[in-house]
Amino acid sequence: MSKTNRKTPGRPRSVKSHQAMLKAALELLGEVGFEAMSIEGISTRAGVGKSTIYRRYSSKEELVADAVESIRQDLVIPNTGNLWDDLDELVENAAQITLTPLGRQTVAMIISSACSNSQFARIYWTKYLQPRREAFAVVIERAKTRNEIQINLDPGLVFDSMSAIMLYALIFPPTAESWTEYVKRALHLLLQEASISSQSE
Amino acid sequence: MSKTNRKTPGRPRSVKSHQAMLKAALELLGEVGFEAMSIEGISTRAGVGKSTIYRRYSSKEELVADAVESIRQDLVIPNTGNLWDDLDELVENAAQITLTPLGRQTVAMIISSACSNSQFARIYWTKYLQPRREAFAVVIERAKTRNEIQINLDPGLVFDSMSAIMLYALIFPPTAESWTEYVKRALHLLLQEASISSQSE
DNA sequence: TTGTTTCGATACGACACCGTTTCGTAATTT
DNA sequence: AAATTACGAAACGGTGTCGTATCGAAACAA
Repeated sequence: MSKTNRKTPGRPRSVKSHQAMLKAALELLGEVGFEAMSIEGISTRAGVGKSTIYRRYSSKEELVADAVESIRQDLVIPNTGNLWDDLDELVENAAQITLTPLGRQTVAMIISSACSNSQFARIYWTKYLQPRREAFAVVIERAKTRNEIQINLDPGLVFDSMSAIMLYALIFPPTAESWTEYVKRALHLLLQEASISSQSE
Repeated sequence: MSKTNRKTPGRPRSVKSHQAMLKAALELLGEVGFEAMSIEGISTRAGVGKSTIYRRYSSKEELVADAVESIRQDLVIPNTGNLWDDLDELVENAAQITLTPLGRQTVAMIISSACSNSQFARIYWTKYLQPRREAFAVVIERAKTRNEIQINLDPGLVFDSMSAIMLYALIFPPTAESWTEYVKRALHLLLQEASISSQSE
């Protein structure tokens, strides 16, 4: 589309510079947060000219939105044959993504801008949460066909509750146990009675 | 201690100015967020000299921490005689506090600084969440004595889950229903099977 | 009254970042 | 080769905030 197509006459835009600025933006987002980061800082760290950034993006919001959007996680739908093992995998996977400075700052940025500017929240929702919400629904449906949980359970609400407790534990880390342990315990609370025959615990 | 005690020779520090700067700080926190607000802006809005602020606080963090700490909410423990009515009251009360620009920005500030500087998170926890967590425990205990729910239910975990879904719904507002409706629905999911004899719905 | 401290106001130099522009060079098409 | 576009670097004027210092007035204790 851009490399092969012979539409543009002059020098093509550097893919390397583009990646460098996205990378620098994500790094700085994780280190200092959205408000504190500057175009100049991104430019310096990326080793690209400030004008090169301004040629592509007209604002910090645009750049950061694109940077956040650029990190696409490979989404895997666990299928161990057992609901709780599936959930364990999902929690572990979420922990790896969320329990990072970048994850924290991304969430902070979303919340901070949630009232005035919802573009970050929308991107996070559509690019990250939405696919996982659907993957979660698949896991729940499989558990239903295996007769592990009640069929009237709303997968969306359960997913939201699970995401919520993950976020909460990210902000207020549990002291007596690990993040994943805490999240799993909350998940048990959510599903313990919804499970048809509790096989353990 | 400060007014009555005849320790200080000179002019006493103005209580009025102090309250004014705290008020202005909270207003600006809600309007523009922590990073974007400045000492100069607080000084101007409060109608106090910049030096008056610097005489009391050596950084924006100190000032805002004190300001956030200064807002004490009158906490009421509902006691309607029915668990779900008690919970309704709690949710409504939380909605009034949380669904404000100040509430959002406070949370955003906490998350943003959670990794490097946890003082905001600690203040929010001890001043806001902790008392409500204990009040919630009282409500749950009463419900247990009324034989409304299982006695082995962990009130703390339920409260955390409830707070979590409130926070989540604050960031990603439900589209099909209101914030409070959504939160209550999640609360039902949490407790529906833990209730001993579901009296309705 | 005298001494001390705080008050609001204002000015200060310093610094960081803004968004734009210019420059000479590099890359690619025609 | 010529035309065109992008590159990194640097400089531009402008803005906003920083933290400090100074000022005369005000408030209080002794």
